[in-house]
Amino acid sequence: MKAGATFSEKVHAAASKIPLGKVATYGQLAALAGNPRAGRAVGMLMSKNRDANVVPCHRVVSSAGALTGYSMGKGVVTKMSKLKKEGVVFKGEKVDLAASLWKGN
DNA sequence: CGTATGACTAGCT
DNA sequence: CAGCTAGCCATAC
Repeated sequence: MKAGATFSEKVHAAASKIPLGKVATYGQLAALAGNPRAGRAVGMLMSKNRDANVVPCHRVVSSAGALTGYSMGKGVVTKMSKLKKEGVVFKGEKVDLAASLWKGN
């Protein structure tokens, strides 16, 4: 990890680390970035879409596995579609964290 | 530099 | 079980 890397840099690195067919929560990424309480900041970075084509931000969901936000396509619809396509297990409108939560790190 | 905002989370009612 | 409030954080304006 690069010292002096800004929060967004760390978040991008962690998000890029998420394997296919798996998802991570905002809080988890925030924790990997060094701040377990910065879940809001993580989501904000994604909303700004600075990494839309650099990081698989669609693999990031809320702590409950619910698909939140997504500033591209049809929003959560497109997000869910991509995740399903990648092999993520869905439970209704939410992700089955018990089966698809990334335990990386 | 100070204020406002948002794709969060946990706790309480 | 569902809805609302309060707390925390980094970025944008």
